Amino acid sequence: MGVSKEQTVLNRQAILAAAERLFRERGVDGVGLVELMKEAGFTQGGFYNHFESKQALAAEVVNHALAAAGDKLAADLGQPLAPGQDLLRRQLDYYFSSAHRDDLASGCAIGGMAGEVARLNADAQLHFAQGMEAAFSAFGALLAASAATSAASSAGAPASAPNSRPGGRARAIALYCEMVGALMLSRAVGDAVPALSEEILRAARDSTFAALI
Amino acid sequence: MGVSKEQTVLNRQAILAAAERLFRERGVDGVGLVELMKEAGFTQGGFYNHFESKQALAAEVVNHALAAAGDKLAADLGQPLAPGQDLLRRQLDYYFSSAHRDDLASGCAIGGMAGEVARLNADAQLHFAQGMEAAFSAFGALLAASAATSAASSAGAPASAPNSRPGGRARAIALYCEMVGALMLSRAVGDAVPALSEEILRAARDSTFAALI
DNA sequence: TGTACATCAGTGAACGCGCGTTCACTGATGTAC
DNA sequence: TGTACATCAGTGAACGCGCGTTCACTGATGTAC
Repeated sequence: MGVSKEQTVLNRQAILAAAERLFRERGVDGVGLVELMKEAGFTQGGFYNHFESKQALAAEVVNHALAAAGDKLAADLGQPLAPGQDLLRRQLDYYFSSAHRDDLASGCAIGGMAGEVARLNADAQLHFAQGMEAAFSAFGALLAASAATSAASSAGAPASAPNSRPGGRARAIALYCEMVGALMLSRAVGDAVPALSEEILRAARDSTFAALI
Repeated sequence: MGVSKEQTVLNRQAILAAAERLFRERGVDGVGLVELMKEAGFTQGGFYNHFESKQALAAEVVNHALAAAGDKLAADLGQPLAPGQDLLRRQLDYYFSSAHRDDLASGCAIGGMAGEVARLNADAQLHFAQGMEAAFSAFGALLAASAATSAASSAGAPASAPNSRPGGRARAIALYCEMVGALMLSRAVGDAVPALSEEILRAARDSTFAALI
């Protein structure tokens, strides 16, 4: 058809975006390239002008999704907080919400892709690992900032209260595991047993908030 | 071929067992019925003598795997503990081990199937939910038993220490989320980034054990 | 600036293949008498 | 207990279909002069 270089880049991004949405909703094996390309606005033949194979696309989708999530969180962290706002608790409220559970296409990329990535190629796993590293750092920073705020507002409590938070990174990882597990278990039964799905989110949310005190 | 009724039942179980192994290793969409039946020791045509469809088999696999796991845990709980043994800590040690992470085919059925079940039919989700209910009960009982043991051995600490354990079920759910999340995230990068995979298991293990004190 | 032409993204038909499922057939099982 | 026959689990070829991938072709883009 003849397409400008700028348009080519945009078209590639459109394919990536459609793939991310469809792969997250139905799994990599659950979506064919004909449907995928149609969803992006093209016919199937053009796919191989942009990607070497479906596997390669899947790896790029993981890379793109996790990088985007990291950028977004970093931007949120960079913003000065309005007084009275608590970024950590706001993020957690969203994470454990049914809206997030039902938003397969664009919720947390780590929770949304953890089940798939174990079966994707090494490239995809590497991108996923890099995304996790970024998430653990950002989440650790969020925890530290929140702890500093709490400490400042409370009456000079000692920095290391008994039974309180261990090293930032390990703590961030453990909490993230709880968040991801709750998201995946609530999604596993979200359609058929909504009451249990909600209970899981609530229990994990309460436990996480209690751990912040 | 002509097959006795007893053998028919055994053959059906063989198909279920092969399906559970293969589905957990590669996903329902990642395994064809020809390979599946061959793995069970048969040719493809016989499949429909036992199951209505591949979807129906997947639902039965979920049912069978979770019921089996529940039975096993119940049996473990029923056994009187030898003195000095701590069933809870032993189970947790296994759960967060790399052996368990690498045993896709027969580890924790809830963690191993959570990613798939969200995309299976309502029947599968119902079975999965029932399995989770059983797991939460059993795990809650384990937590309670462990707490009683600890309390008995410590110097008459009050039953509800500040910041201590909330309601058994909610606590069991929250801890289970952390376990499942750690298992899935460690599996997601187990092949490509083993160091991170191990770190996730260690962080979640330490956090879980710390929460038991 | 205008013209000639190479590039290459997009099209859509076609490739072979493996998928889930169906079917006619086989023959030991297990029941009726 | 022995014989005749219906049942039905297992076989393996065949069905249509959608899959990932390839390919010859189109024509606007963008470069060379």
